[in-house]
Amino acid sequence: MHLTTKGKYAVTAALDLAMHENNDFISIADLSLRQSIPGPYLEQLFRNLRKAGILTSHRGPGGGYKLSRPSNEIKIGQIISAVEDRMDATQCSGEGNCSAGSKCLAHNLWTDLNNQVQSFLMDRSLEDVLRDSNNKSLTLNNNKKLLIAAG
Amino acid sequence: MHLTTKGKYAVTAALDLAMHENNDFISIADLSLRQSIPGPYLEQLFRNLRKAGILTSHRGPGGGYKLSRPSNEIKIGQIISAVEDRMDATQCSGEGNCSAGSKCLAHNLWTDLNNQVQSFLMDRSLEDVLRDSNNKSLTLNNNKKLLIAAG
DNA sequence: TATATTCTTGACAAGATTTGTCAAGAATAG
DNA sequence: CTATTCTTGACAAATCTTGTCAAGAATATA
Repeated sequence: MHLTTKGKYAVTAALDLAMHENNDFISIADLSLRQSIPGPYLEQLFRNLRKAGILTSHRGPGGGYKLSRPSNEIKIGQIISAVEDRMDATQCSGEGNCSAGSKCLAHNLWTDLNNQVQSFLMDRSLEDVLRDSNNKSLTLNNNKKLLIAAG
Repeated sequence: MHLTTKGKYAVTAALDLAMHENNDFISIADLSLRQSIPGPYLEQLFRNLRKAGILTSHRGPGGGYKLSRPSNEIKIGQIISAVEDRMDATQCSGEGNCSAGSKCLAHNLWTDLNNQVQSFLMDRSLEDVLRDSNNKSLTLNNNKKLLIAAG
């Protein structure tokens, strides 16, 4: 199970796009600057997100990327599986041949962990995370939450 | 968040030790053979498990390793954190300075994921996993479970 | 005591993966 | 026509994982 900066960058970038959902297209240069992600690296990640149907792009001046669906219809798990190829926790890719052709002692454990993590990531949309981020980051010292609309 | 074969080997080896809890000491050679783990590599992992107080060792003929506590008192999470040093999912090691000194948009998301995974791993003892492994691996075709004591 | 066994420690190396870069090209707005 | 921006393929450095090795220390047993 490998969740690397690749997946984290992709999610952060997608969250940025979700924050500016009303804007038309956002360039990699802007995103790179705002989120401190190396531009050419982001380029590479966005290839996968576009192939997965999560982003729409447009070339030329004023071009860039935007979400291809509303932010509440895009799950964190979809973004991660578009860029990470080693999220599976089992040694055998779920095939059950992890110990001399049959299941190793821990096979069910890793399978259960997989399901747990997948559920976690598939239960959360970009909108969910953004709302949560806003609320918690604005929690005051006295522990009263200051609720403000995202944006 | 990196769960590598290092952690998986360590858990598998510990499960083997738990299965033979009544035996005195088990050598790396035996473990390596039974679980198909490279001996010298296992050596390296067992250093960490011993330092973490999970294993007890004894040198000389008939020597080897055994669990330092009953298998129901050793959690999977303890084993993994003894050998894996990059299980944290946040970019900032939880410090909250992941984006120009303050929390990145996804900070809470990764923190929540961390907690989820940690709970999962800390809720399960070696004994739990072994019991589960026995039950499920003996599930028959007709979906009736054949319950047999571990051993 | 001698010997075989087994852990202990430190260091090293090959391979894979991640992370990041670059350049040439294609599309498009103004 | 020109500047902008994505698109694609390839490449390279850094890091990490995985695995190996050798010399040494402890210990059971004969």
